[in-house]
Amino acid sequence: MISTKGRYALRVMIDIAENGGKFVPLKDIAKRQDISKKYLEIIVRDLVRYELIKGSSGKGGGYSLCKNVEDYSVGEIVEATEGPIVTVACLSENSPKCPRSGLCKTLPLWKELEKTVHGFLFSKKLSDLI
Amino acid sequence: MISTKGRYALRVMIDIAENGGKFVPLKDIAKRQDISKKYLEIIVRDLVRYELIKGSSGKGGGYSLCKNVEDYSVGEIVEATEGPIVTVACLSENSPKCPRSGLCKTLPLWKELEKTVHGFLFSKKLSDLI
DNA sequence: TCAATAACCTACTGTGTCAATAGGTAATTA
DNA sequence: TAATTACCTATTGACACAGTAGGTTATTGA
Repeated sequence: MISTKGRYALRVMIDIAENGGKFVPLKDIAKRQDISKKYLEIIVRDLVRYELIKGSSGKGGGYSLCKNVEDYSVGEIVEATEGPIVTVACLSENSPKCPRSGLCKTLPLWKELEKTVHGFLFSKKLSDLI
Repeated sequence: MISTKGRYALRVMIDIAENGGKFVPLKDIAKRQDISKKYLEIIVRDLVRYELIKGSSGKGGGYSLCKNVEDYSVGEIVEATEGPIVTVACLSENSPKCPRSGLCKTLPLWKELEKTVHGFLFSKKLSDLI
């Protein structure tokens, strides 16, 4: 399940993309998207950390993209804010390795599901949404 | 994200399918699958409610399947225990309808993701896992 | 130069779900 | 009739989600 963080992050990226090559202030994004500016700060911080956008302080500042819109996948935007997209806990990196993984009859199914979801989200580009 | 309920439910169904046409006691399933019997009771109750399995009390009792293994989809087993599989909250039935749904640029994407996941889970059959 | 603007930072909190556990009652059969 | 098994209600600790609160630092236009 994709949470608000990932969904809002995507809307922020679209908003920045659609509002010119200049720096876009978070205040404006928050107003247009009707999302609390305070909450967006958390999301935007993650996007900066992963170098998907860059910020500029002071008057005339704001956020702008680092790449062309066709070079962002939906998957990387979501993962920047939510962490790795995982469909079942036993396939998560930081979960203790399941002792039954060798004989588990359901594991291949979950791996295939994960592959399907990843394939979908990483093939979709930001440019597909504008 | 598929939780333990859905995953355990699938393992229970496989276990019943693999252990004959007779009633399979939950105690045995719990031991074989190495899952708390108490917790499995909750899961099994949901499977009974949705008529995926039926129970028989008393000595010689247990649970058995209601259909042929090829007639169970993974999706219906998961949904019986976890409720509807939803990838984003705004597509959920019991969430208040989003006022931006008309103009939201991300909604079609999430609908497509949902369709992809559903397509995968409902096309996979219990018989594919045995 | 200074005041306005905007990003950036740390901490906190209520709500809800997940993953179980606990302690029973009812039904069926050897 | 005693053992076995399903069936039922309630509770709980841990954790993540979604958001709030209150600041500090950096930059720029007047």
